Order: sequence, then C-alpha cells, then structure tokens
Amino acid sequence: MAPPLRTPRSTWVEEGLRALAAGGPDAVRVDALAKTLGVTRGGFYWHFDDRGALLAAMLDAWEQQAVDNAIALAEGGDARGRLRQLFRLASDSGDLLTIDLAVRDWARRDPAVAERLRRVDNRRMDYLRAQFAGFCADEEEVEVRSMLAFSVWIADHFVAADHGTRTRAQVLSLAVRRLLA
Amino acid sequence: MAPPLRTPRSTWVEEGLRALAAGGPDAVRVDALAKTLGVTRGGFYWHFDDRGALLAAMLDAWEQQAVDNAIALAEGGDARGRLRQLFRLASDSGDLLTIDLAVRDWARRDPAVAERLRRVDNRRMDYLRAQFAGFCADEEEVEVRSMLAFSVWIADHFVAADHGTRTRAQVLSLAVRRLLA
Amino acid sequence: MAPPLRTPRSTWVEEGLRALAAGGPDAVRVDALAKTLGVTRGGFYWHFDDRGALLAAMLDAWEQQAVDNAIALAEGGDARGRLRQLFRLASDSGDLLTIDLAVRDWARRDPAVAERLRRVDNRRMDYLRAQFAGFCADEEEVEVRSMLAFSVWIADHFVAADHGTRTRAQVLSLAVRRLLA
Amino acid sequence: MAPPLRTPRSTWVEEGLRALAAGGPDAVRVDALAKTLGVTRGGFYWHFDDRGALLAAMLDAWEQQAVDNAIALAEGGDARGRLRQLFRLASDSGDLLTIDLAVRDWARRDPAVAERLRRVDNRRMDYLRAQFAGFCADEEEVEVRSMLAFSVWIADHFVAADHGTRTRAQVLSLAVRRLLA
DNA sequence: CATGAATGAGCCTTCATTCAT
DNA sequence: AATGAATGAAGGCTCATTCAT
Repeated sequence: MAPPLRTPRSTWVEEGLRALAAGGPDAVRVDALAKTLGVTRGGFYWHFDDRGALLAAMLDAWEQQAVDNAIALAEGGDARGRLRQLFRLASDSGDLLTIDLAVRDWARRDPAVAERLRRVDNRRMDYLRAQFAGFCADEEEVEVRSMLAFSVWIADHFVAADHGTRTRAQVLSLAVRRLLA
Repeated sequence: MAPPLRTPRSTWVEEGLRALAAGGPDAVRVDALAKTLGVTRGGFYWHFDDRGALLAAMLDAWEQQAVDNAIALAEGGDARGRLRQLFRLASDSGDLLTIDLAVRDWARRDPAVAERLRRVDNRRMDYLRAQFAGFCADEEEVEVRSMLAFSVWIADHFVAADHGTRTRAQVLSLAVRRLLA
Repeated sequence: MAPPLRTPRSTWVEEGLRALAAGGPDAVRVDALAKTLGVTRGGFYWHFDDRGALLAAMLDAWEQQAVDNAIALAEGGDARGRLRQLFRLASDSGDLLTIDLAVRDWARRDPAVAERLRRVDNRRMDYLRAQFAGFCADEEEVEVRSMLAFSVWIADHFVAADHGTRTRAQVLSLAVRRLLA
Repeated sequence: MAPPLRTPRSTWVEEGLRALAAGGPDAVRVDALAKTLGVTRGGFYWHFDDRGALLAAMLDAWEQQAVDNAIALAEGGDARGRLRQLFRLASDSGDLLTIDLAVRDWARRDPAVAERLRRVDNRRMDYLRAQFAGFCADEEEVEVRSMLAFSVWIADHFVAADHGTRTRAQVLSLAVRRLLA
C-alpha cells in the first residue's frame, strides 16, 4: 500500500496473481493493479511490453511456485505420512490454492494456459503415484488411488454440497483413510 | 442464425448460457448476444431491465435444467445401473456440463451464485446417496462413496494430468468399479 | 458546431478531410473530430469499425471529389480556354487543393494511398493531354507540356520562393502563356 | 548501431533528420531515436531542453546543408552545364531530397518552418536565375524558366502520374532540353 | 552523459445503457 | 419488439517529460 519509490517487476506479478485469484484473468487490469500499488499505470509499461506480458510472467511465477511447493511438501516421514500431510496442507494454504483454481478455470479458455497446467498437474500426479507406490503393490491400484486423491483435492474447492450431520472435513478424512488403507 | 421476427426472452437466455459456457460471465455481453442473434441490442432491453436481469434469468434456467436433468437420468434399472449410467452420461453431455463448470467458477466470485450452486449440488448429492444406499448398508460408507463419486465427476473436467499408458476413461472406469463394489 | 441529433457518416468524413488538410493523417483523431462536431467519441464507432475505416472512407470521398471536380472543370470553351480555366481554378479552390496536398504527402508514407493518388493523377494527366492535343500536333510536345503544366500546378503550393518585383501570379501567367503558345 | 560511449548532440540531430524524412515531424519521437541510437532517452535531455529544441536544431542543420549543397553543385562548366548537372543530381541524391520534401510538407503546418523554407528556396532560385541569365537575355524569360525548372524539380517527387510509353526520366529530359534552348 | 523508473496527458477502443422513432 | 444513434465510463497503450542515481 505504501508507494515504494521503485516498484519492481515482481511486485506487479504478485499483485497480478492476487487479482487473478480474486476475479479471474479478466480482473487483471493494468490500472486496477496500479491503483492498488499506489503508482500510475504508465510505470507498468516500463516493466512489461503489454498486459499479455504480465499474464505470461504470472503464469511463469505460478508454475515455479506450484512445483517448488509440491517439492517442499515431500519432506519427512513415510509415504502415508506425506500423503496425509498433503491433504492437510491442501485445505490450509489458501492463497496458492485460490490461484491454482483460477488458473484451472483460465485453462478452459486458453490453450497455452491449458498446456502449462497439464505440465504442472502431471508433476503432481507423478508425486502422488510415487507415494501410493510406497505401500501399494498393484500398479493399477496406484493409478486409481492417485486419481481419486487428486480428484478429491481439486473437487474440494468446486463442490458446494453439504454432508448432512458431518462436516466436509470429516468426510474428507474418512475418504483419506480409505485411500491410505 | 435465421432471425425470427420476434426474439423471445428465452432465446436471449439460451444464447446467454452458451456465451457463459464459452467464456464465463464476463463473456455474456449484450451486443455480442445481439450480434449472434442477428438483432440489435435494443430488443434486449425490452425483455430485461439490465444485464444483471439476464444473468439472473440464466441462473434460473440453469437451475431448472440441472435438476430436471438429474431426475431424467434416474430412470430404469437398479441402483448400480443408475450410477453407471450417470457416469456414462457425465462424459458425454458436453453442453450442459460446460455450463455447469462455468457456473461453478462463477460461484467462486459471486455469493448469490454460490448459494444457487449449493442448492443444486445438494440435490445431486441426495440423489447419489439414495443410489449408494441401495446396496450399501453403512451410512458412513454411503457418504464417503457419494463424495468420491461427485469429486471424480467434477474433477474430471478440471484435472489436466495424463495417466501414462492408460486413458483417462480407463482409469475412470476402474474407479467406478471400486466405488460400486 | 450546433450538435445535430443525428450525425451522419458523411459528416465524420468531411470533418476528417478538414483535419487531414490542416494537420496530415496524424491529425485525424477520433475525439478531436468528436469535439469539433459536438458529440462524444463513442458515437463514432457506430458509423465506423475503427479509425482506419474513417481514413479509408476519407480517401474514397477525396477520390470521388477529385475526379468529379476535374470533369466539372472541363466544361465550355476551346482547349486553350479550358486549360486557362484550370489554372485559374487551381489557385482559388483552396479547400480541395489543401486536401490534395495532404493526400500527396500521406502517399509518401502509405503505399495504399500512393496507389490511389496514382489513379487520380493519371486521370488528371489524361485530361491535360487531351487539351494540349487540341492545338498541338506533336505527341512529344503534348507530353512535355502536360508534364510542365502539372508540375507547375503541384509545385505552386510547395515552392516558397519569391519572384523579385513580380508576384507569383504574374510569373505563373507568363508560364501559362508559354505553355499555351 | 554501435553505441558510442558518448552520443554527441549532432548524432541526435542526424537521426532526427532521418526520422523526419521517413515519417514527418510526428515521427521524430524522443525514445524512438534513443532506441535507434541504442541509448535511453535520458541523454537526450542533457543536450536538448525538449523535443522542440531538437526540431529547431534539425532545421538549422538542414538549412546549412541545403545551402552548402546548392553551392557545391555550382562547380565547373558553363551555365547550361551547371543546370544540367543540377537536374541530374536532383534525381539521385535521395537522402537530402527526402528531407527536403519532408521539410516542405512540414512548412505547410508550421509558420516558422515556412519562413526558413522561404529563405532556402530563395537562395536556390537566385542560383537558378544566375545560371539562366548566363545564356538568356530577357529578364522575364529568365524568371519564367527558373520557375519552371524549380517547379519540375519539386513536382518530380510529388506527382504520381505515369507517362504512357515514356519513362518519367525521358519526359524530364525533354523538358530540360526545352528549358535550356 | 547515461540508466532505470515513474508521471500524466492523450488517444483508440469496448461496452452497458438510454432514447427517439 | 426492434432500429439507429448516442452517451459515458472504463481500459489498453504511447509518449514527452522528470528525476534520483
């Protein structure tokens, strides 16, 4: 909020990702960002050729973070522990996840974004497969469980239904127990 | 394409839903629709107070369809058969599903839309629960399976990952077999 | 200046040509025209797809006028009389001529404009040739005189030099006498 | 292209004239020049108060060159030879001429430029008169021929018409022969 | 002399909306 | 119901200019 004398490129990217998460790619408007950053929109064009260049930079940053994040989560414990940890973090780390959802939606309309998303999702699935393979001999079983796990993770933020007397977290935890059996 | 002399309200709604599916709520632009319908925007304002009124009407129409559709799918066979049928149709009925995804994304930004989505999703989950209860005694088990099924259905259209030597359809079918066990 | 309730397309074209004459193609700015016409720039886009469409329409209008004008000047008298008339009018009809000069300059930077200019100039030269051929047997002589006449006409508005004790008009008239000899 | 460690004032002026020739005064943009010179616009403002100062300096340089050039062309031979030489060079020396045309056009919109152009054109006409007077007794004749010669020179670059079976150069040469008779 | 960064005015274009017919 | 035309608020981009370093 405090207008820094110099607004580095990265600041624009971060603010852009925030806007993306909040309102989708259409909400990434140059002067909206400028206003939020307390600078004028003219300065933006020092760092970026045009709005498209910002969107591209944002995708780069997101891809970077998404991968780094997956790697960071891998630390410590055994396979089951790592998976449990993954699910726990999924519910928490709001910011990264909201960006993820926004990118996922964006991908439905932009083939280039779809391609990047595929790259990231594949790396995540690879990681899931590696974990399930740690305690699950049948390769087919590994694939199905990985897919179910990933689906639950994604759908968690798109499904709006209630679960009667149980909370969503409870049902999730039951599902996880089954997947880790 | 053939411009009917009179363009009824419903035509605007249908075209609006098509635009929503293709590009999200921001793509529902009055003159874009008018151009597609081969008329000028003037007529629009005879049917609707403003753009917001169209969006509301679109949501009404979608809610109606989404429920009718779930009911229509219930026909014939036993519980397992109905669930299998559900999954089969989910992969096919492109149009309705694309609208569904667009609404789901829209809901993340608009509380009123979120509320409607919750209503619709709850009815769908109720239907799923009823089917699983048909061959599954444990209530907890019913809830978990319903949730997994719904998650897979939703995530199917958001996940971009590949499945190695298997196709997505194959993995899906393996997952369904497990859920129906 | 009085804002008419309806501003027809032709008004934009006329005002555009005025701006072109006064400041070259770069001076044909949408909101400058709008301000002059007393309307908002938004209305412009009802009549034209974009600024380029206006420039194209302006060129069409100019080509039309330039040709009609040359034909209109052909009326009455013998060949020498028509040529004298041409030179007389050239000095007077300020508006059309200023547009002509602006187009001529514009053509140096835009190949499409250059092509149109060539069309118009060729028709004018054809007309000059026809007149000189009326009293001049040698074809070569006709070509040279036509070229000199056209050159004098064009250069008249680009040459800034003085002529000592004589006015430019006097020297011009001497030159014309020689060309008509 | 090789960026000198120090970019002297004259470099900016030369590049400015190049831009003027290519696209008119509007094309003389500070950062466009900077980019071409491989430096940033910062240095520009060390040499010039503002854009206007550069334009003024460009005009100074052009006036200087235009006069030097006219004098340089005067060398050797008799009057007729010098005139022939003038016409020959006119067709060739592309760069200087293109600048000349751009200035001539600019003058139509800027009185200060018009004034400078008048000065330069007058010196050129004086030179032409001196040559024609070398073999032409009648003063009136001298004036008319000078004017025609200058007109042909100027118009040569503004007229777009064709000359049927003859090339423009051929018609020009015929015209010159007549003027030197 | 020069760079990196920013300002602010100005221009082009889009779009929801209004209104007379 | 619909057309033709216009308004006005955004929003994207360019460019002359300024300024700290």
